[in-house]
Amino acid sequence: METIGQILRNKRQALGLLLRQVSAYVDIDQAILSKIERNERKPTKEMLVKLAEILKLDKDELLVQFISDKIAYEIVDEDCASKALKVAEKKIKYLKSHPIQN
Amino acid sequence: METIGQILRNKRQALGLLLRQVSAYVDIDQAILSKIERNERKPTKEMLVKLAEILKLDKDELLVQFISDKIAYEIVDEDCASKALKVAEKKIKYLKSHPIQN
DNA sequence: TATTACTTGACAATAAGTGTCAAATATAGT
DNA sequence: ACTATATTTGACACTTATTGTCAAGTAATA
Repeated sequence: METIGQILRNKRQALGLLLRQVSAYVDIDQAILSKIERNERKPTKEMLVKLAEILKLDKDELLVQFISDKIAYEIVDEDCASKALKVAEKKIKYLKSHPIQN
Repeated sequence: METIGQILRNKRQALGLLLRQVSAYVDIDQAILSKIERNERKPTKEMLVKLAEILKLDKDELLVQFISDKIAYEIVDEDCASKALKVAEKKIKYLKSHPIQN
């Protein structure tokens, strides 16, 4: 199972790009990118979009990885994690079909 | 579809309890409880446990509602929300079966 | 050993979440 | 309408998380 950091690092190296080059494109300090690639920090969505661009990765697929990483990390320690995910899916479907709230 | 706030409020009123009484038991300001019941703030886990006690709600079920609410709220605006949840579930299963990380 | 790539940690800046309080509003009884 | 009680709202301080910046560190290679 590949983490988002691994995906980014693998692709960057496959393209022969340096941290310096990618971080310049994304407009972040290369220290941050280094940490992102080692899953020590999470990218923002803006970073993700730019990263997808320069690394020629599918933006939507990367976003799925990003969000799922965040959720998984957030609730992996809960006994009811799996059940909560199922309920969350129902809630989201409900919310999307009833857009007016508050 | 009931939010966690609605669940708490409905049950509190069904039991004929006042915000003041419940918040005293949970040891929080009643303003906070008021906001929790209107989904303006999220309870902490500790609050949830105490709330389950005094409101005679199932602790685990409430926790599922709590976590699923948090996730749903977090990603409802994403087009790929549903897909991300599925991937998250796989990641969690993977993480649980490979407990040693880092 | 000099150079380049990457990593690490300390620190400041910013944002997000929390608790407290008092005033405002609502609700119901008289 | 008046009172009392319940709830809501918003301002604020306080704490905690997140984020960016930087310089010094390590690692690998020529």
